[in-house]
Amino acid sequence: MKKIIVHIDMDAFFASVEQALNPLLKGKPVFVSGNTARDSVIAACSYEAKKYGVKSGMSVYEGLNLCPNAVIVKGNPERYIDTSKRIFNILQTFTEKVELYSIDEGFLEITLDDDSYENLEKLGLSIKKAIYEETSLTCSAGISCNKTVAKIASDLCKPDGIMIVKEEQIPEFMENLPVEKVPGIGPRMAESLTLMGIEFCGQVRKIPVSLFKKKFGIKGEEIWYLCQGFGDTSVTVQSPQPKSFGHSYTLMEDTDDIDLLLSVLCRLSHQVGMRMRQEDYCGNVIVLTLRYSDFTSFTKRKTYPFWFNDDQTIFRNASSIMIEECFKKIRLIGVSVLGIQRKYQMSIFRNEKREKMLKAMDSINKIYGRDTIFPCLMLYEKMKYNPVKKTHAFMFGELKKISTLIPEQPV
DNA sequence: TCTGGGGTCCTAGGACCC
DNA sequence: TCTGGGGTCCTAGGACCC
Repeated sequence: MKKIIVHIDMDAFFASVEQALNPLLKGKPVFVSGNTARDSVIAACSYEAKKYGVKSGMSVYEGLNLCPNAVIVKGNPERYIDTSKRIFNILQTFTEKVELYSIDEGFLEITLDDDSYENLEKLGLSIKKAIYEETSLTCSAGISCNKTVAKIASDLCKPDGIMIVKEEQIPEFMENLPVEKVPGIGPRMAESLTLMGIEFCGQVRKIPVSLFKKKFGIKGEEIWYLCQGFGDTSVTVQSPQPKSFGHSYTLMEDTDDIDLLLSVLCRLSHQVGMRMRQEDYCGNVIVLTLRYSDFTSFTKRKTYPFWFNDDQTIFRNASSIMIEECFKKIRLIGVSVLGIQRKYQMSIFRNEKREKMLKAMDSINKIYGRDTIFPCLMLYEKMKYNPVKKTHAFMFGELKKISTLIPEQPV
């Protein structure tokens, strides 16, 4: 019996879903842009676009310079989540041990009697076939004895490929592998390694691990082993407890309009609170992130002696931090809650009236759709960018004097 | 018309306690 | 008066991943 790890990685996932749904997009370079105010970044692009050197994460502007005839499609997150669920259901027909690594990636742990190359290939092809039959989407499969090598392998055989690296082949496989192909080595680390004259994983082996540890700390030791093709062999079936809940937003344009900034912060706090309540978590740390027009960023965090998951506590405390830091035009606002615990395990900050109100609000939004009812401070943003839409609001205070609502005393 | 949004993990410095 | 050191928690920032 031999335990093997299969890494399945969907090919250009968001773009492929769009192409599968819309025949007019097939065979064309497609950019899927985020669902954001400034549609400025490519969240995913089709292989036809990749040929021109376009990559996800690139600005649309840069992408269009490389590939002027690309079709830009606005992302449909619900559609991708739904497709992802269907894919993972298929994976679960092959083994109970499936780790959902991201929306378009997963690890499978499978134990086989016969781990011959032919048998592994047969397994990989049957997974690929099952996914294609259900979704019309292609994926790449990397098969090895640990997650790191399986993941590198699936990346190398993209798109629509299959690559098997048996345990005894790992040293040879890693020898001439560029270091930046190793998950965990990002642009910064790759640059540091280049400065040391290291381009390939094989070169790392010749350097004592102690030197790596001295130079880069724990991370250095870790990447030394990763470059030898060592890696995690355990597939985690249960998704771990979240460590944080956060939302951020890049504004339509940089602004110092405090009413707008507060309105956006209120919306973000509302989104964070709603998700925490939905999943039954609370937290006791608030982190506010601001990015200014010059792209410098700033984060400030505060720990509280009580736990919470209500919009108002998040908003009031985050806004009291924000007001002190609004001295130049702001590009992005973000708010996160950390110190996450299961709600029932904590003595949560209690305010019966507020709890009832939130419960009612969450139920209404669940039944009648998102944002049927929301804190009235959010109206300012909504009215500014979508003045026609009819809205209902509940009152945190008076709408017309938003900036005077900032807490005299944070809760 | 440069540079999204959701996360996790690590580090280094400071406060504070014993 | 000055001075040690270990442990823990908090904070800000950065690297990395998808």
